[in-house]
Amino acid sequence: MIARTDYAARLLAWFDVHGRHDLPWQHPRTPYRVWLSEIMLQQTQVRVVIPYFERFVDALSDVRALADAPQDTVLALWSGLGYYARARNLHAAAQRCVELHDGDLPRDLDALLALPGIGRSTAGAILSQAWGDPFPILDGNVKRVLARRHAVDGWPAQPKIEKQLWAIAETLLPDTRLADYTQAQMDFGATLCTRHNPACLLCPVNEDCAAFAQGRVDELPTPRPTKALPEREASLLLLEDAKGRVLLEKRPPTGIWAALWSLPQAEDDARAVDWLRMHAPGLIDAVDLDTPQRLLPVQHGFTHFKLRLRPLHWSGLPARHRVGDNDRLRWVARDELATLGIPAPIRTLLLAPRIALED
DNA sequence: AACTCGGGGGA
DNA sequence: TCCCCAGAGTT
Repeated sequence: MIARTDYAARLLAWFDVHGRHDLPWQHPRTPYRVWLSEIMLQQTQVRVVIPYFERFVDALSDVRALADAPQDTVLALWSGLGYYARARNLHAAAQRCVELHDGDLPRDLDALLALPGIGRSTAGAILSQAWGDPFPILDGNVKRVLARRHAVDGWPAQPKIEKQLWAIAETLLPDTRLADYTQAQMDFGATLCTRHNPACLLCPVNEDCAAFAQGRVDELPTPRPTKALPEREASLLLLEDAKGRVLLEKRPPTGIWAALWSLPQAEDDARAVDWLRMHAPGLIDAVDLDTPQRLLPVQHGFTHFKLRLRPLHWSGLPARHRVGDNDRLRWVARDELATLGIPAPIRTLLLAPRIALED
């Protein structure tokens, strides 16, 4: 068995040559930028994150700017990344940093864990990368690398397995170059010890890998147990006035697409018309309620179910008419869409609506 | 321990 | 298509 420091040393030597040294959050590598990148990178790949990261730090360049920003601005900058609770937690955490930590991120594990959106792995990534403190991480890359290196059977998200992997990660932690070590593990997992077709023959630590020795690299880590996804349906109301403005509704603060702006939604077409009668009695004379343009359904997949949205399009509504009587409903011009947090499939629908073919 | 939260990209 | 990806919060 290769010694602990030898493992880190080999990984770091590999990192110096083959690692990624030009990621935007590495220059400069401030706590705020490291934190923001780590939150964005939860469940999201580097290639996708980079343009969002650059746009975000350009608009909100430090903790105080983030704390002072309206929630709609933060969600607009996040729009398209998904997992919007990350953005809401990030925003709330920034405000707490202003209240409790003088506008800085705390250099303390428990204080970081107390902030919304920061768990053990993200806290470890922040402490090691921003300050070089000796804390391990356990993201998807590290789980895969360690499950192979130690031939750990079982789905890594399973609590029992995850506990084993944390223990292994602790034992491998080096004494120096903690920031580089953290980055090295992620680069190693992302580019060499990949899920499919890992480059084992080029691997700097292959002689110490149990899965490699046993010829089980392809079957580790154990994949997530599969199960069929349920399917849900709903109708969308796409109301458009003569000037091309569309009516958006702010979604409730919890659940799917929480606090984002979307189209009014109903269980089915009949209830969609009911909604229209309820919220816009004055429109009954202005439009033919029963003959909206039927648009191509929007198919969207979530982790736990599939959603099929059938949009009904009423256009040319009187511009003077005002639907609704609270700030959850809002007529929005096309060029205002970029300033709001809008779910990706809804944004696509608004920018490129497609008429349903006759069936 | 099980469930809840999006979206994109690769095989 | 299916699966995965720099996870965390809630129940």
